[in-house]
Amino acid sequence: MANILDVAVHAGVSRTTVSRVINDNDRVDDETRNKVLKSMKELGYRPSRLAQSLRKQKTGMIAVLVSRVSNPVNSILLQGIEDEAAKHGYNVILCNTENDAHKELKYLKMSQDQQVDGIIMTGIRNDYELVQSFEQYGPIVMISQYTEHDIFPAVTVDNFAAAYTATKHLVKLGHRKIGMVSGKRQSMILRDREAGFRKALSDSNIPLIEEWVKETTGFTIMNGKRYVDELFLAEERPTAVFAANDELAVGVIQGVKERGLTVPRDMAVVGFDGQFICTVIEPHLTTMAQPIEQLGSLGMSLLVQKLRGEMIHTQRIVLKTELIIRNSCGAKGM
Amino acid sequence: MANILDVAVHAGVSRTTVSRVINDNDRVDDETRNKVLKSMKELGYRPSRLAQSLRKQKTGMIAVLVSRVSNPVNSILLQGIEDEAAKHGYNVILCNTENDAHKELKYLKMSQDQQVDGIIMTGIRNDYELVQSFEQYGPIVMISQYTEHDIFPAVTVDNFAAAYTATKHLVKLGHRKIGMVSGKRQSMILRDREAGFRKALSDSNIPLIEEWVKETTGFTIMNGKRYVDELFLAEERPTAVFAANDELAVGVIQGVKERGLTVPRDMAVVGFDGQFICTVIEPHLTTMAQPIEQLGSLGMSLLVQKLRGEMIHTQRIVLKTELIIRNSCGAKGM
DNA sequence: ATGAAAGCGCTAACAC
DNA sequence: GTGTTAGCGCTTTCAT
Repeated sequence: MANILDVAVHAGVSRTTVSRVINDNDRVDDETRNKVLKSMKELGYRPSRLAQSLRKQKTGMIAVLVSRVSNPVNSILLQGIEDEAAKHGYNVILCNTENDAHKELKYLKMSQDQQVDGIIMTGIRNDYELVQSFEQYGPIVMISQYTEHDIFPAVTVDNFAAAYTATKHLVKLGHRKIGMVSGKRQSMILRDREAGFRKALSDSNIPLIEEWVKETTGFTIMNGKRYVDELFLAEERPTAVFAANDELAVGVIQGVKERGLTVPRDMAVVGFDGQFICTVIEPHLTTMAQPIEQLGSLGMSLLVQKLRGEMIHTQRIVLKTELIIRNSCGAKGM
Repeated sequence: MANILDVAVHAGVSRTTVSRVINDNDRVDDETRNKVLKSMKELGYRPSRLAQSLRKQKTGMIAVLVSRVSNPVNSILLQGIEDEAAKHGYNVILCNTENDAHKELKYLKMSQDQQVDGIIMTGIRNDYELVQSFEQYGPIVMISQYTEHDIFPAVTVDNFAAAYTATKHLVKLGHRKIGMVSGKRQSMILRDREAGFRKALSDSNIPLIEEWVKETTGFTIMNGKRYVDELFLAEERPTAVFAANDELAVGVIQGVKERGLTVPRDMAVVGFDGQFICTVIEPHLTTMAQPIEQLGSLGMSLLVQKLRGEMIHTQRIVLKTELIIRNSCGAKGM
């Protein structure tokens, strides 16, 4: 591969001039420029981004940490992120943390070693004290999740309000025995969703039965089913369930159906996220939809702003959620 | 940030020695090594991968080109790829080509500029002549897809045989009016699937009705529904459909159900891929499952081999598919 | 408008 | 076993 010196010699100018042509922010005589351009073309020259990066101390790389890409929500988030990154000339390094604190740290250090220009995190598994120093690894923006005291700028939805509304929907339909199935409680947004759920019940003077409120190991259909299994161990069951995510909701529906019962008649279910799975399950899932791809693209553009050194006035950008009413609660159009 | 010279000075040795400690493949006196290690720790030194890359002409980066990450199959592929990459110390750059020839080329050039160590492609949109010179951008391995004349080593399944088996399954159930809905025909594996489908019919002396064999713009539920719409325009319809992918199959099922008809009674459906969506749709989808995550990890390890300069004896690694019989064909256990 | 020279941070010959 | 030196390919003062 031809390098900048080859081009310079070929065009009969100095490397500096060639560099000026490449970066074209400096004044170069039109004639010289054309000469250089011609040489570059003839030699098939392409500047080494490695060398540029080393010199400029900018790589044009963004590390994106997700639990697993294969998680549907994460993959959509990533879609939004990569699209937006490409628009600004950034490349995305994919990092699967597997929700593991060590891997999270490993990728953070890699980001520093690699001198990525920025880091996007979609969750955090390390402890608060450690997290406070995370920006030593690079400028960070959070998407979907956020931290206590808003250590990093974040793009999220109002999970409390969304959960509140979703739960209220069940209340309005007349339910007074309502349960909730969630993922790992340690994440801020799941705490918010649970808090919203609890507030909606107390505001409605509905007693909260702790046995009906369960944490699970994660957002899977299987965990939704298991929740139903546990529910059926007891004498009394809720007539409605708020699931903290669509997959859990699907699991609940399947669990109920497997017992020969009917959704929503025997059990109403409302989900969270609004992915495509909602209209595959029967009955179609009523859900609190969040604009996932937009969370990704907006988060990325927030990071771009930050990298440009523009003041970030917003510590948190909150996007709108929307309750999409389908058939899993028995309330078409209400 | 401390650099290698800082460490050298601090430890009272030369940069070379520090470098030797970092890469520890060279003999260094134990005492010296400890001195250096101590200095590194005290200064919080981490070697710049940028500088290392420039010097070694190796970046430890792999570019992965997919149409869109948000496509479920792609995201699982990527999961397998990134996992395996991490095991070998490689990082993955995510590239969404949107099935666009220009973007494909853009990312390929970026790969070259960035001096990635290798490239994984999961599809190709450019013309054969151009593709032949693609390795100028870096060492390439293909996953899932492959090219004519096997230009690049590839990890795939036998799509012809798989489609043949899937179709034969419908035949064995007594169907003689069978249609097929596919994605873009330009891809090799879709051609194979269609060829397998056609062969299965002709081997069974079943007439092929061209009106029932349709190409669509891509693997979406909507396109599956549209296929059913077209089917219902005609007097006569197939009693069974082979869908080239699970999403299309789900669309077909939904389309049939929306007309008040029943799957599998009025229309049997078999899919392809074997993702989780199969057990969400009602009835559960009989499908030709391929080991998607394994395709990814195996493809990545093939690339690693290639980068190590090991002879690649296999031009194509073919993984097993498996027909998973559920309820969309009315043949539990047959 | 152009060039000379220094240097980003590291590794690899080669010498001792 | 350790150090000297050159150089990976580029950008950026500072001159002219």
